[in-house]
Amino acid sequence: MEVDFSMQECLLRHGIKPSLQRMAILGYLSVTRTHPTADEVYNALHPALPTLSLTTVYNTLKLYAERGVLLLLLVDEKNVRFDIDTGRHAHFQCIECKNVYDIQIENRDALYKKEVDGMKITETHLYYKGHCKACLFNEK
Amino acid sequence: MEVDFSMQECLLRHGIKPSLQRMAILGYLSVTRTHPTADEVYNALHPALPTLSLTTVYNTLKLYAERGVLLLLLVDEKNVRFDIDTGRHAHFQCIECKNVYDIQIENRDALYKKEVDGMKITETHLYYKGHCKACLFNEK
DNA sequence: TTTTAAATTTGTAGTTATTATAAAATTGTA
DNA sequence: TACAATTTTATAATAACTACAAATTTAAAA
Repeated sequence: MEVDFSMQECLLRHGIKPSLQRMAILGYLSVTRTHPTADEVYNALHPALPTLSLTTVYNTLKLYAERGVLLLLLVDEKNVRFDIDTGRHAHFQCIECKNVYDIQIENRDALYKKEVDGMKITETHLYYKGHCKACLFNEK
Repeated sequence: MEVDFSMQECLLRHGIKPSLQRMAILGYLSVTRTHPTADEVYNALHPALPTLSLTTVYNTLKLYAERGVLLLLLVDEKNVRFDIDTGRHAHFQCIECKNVYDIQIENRDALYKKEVDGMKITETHLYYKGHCKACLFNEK
């Protein structure tokens, strides 16, 4: 079986022991750029990894968020979603199909500040909501 | 008993019949600028309005959001919060005390776009997270 | 290798925020 | 007053997530 050393190293760099389950979850997030929910991660991996439990998925995603391996997205009012791309970018969620898309930010430095009004900023989230291309097209 | 006509008119303008409960909820949101959760609204009004039900609070807040009377805030991963100020501004949530503060946005027009990548934008949310003044002070 | 300890995973059972539903109460109107 | 429409309410259900403790796996020591 092949092992992706870059993923292993990614976890080790964040102080996380790379178990089978953790690698599988990271692997899924790396190839899937749909900003999945915990449930979606579980459903995607469960067939190939039948022993995997939903609890492990939640625990692992929480651990990854704490260690900075990924970002929590709060754009969806129903579920937390996860983004393995920790670079500075925004998100758009279609209010019809619920899909989440990456959006580039024009002047990042103006947006990603260190502090405001004496408060120390550790996270910046920019979300847009509306109607995606596909849904706009289908309505016509 | 006094009646605040401006609040009545606000609801009528949004096509909402101003019932006792609806006025009470709107009144609370108008004076309370803490971006409360549905539960907080209920707990605040329940003593003075013992017949009020949590369901009504949820229904009313949902109605207000649909009609544009208020905005949903997704900054708190646990609950949806509500903001009666529909003007264009950002929010900061302290990850320690969980309080939510209003933040002014510098160049609004650059942020609040009509569309991106062919997608039609109807809402823009800018959230910051970190440590508020009070919590920073207490740590020292 | 065997033993032991530590870490991880798992299933189950909770908790909590929110929604669905239908009966009861209220309001507006003929 | 009678009737219909709307609103509110209580209850029950749902769904996302967490707590917990047992079982398993991994790592380290003997």
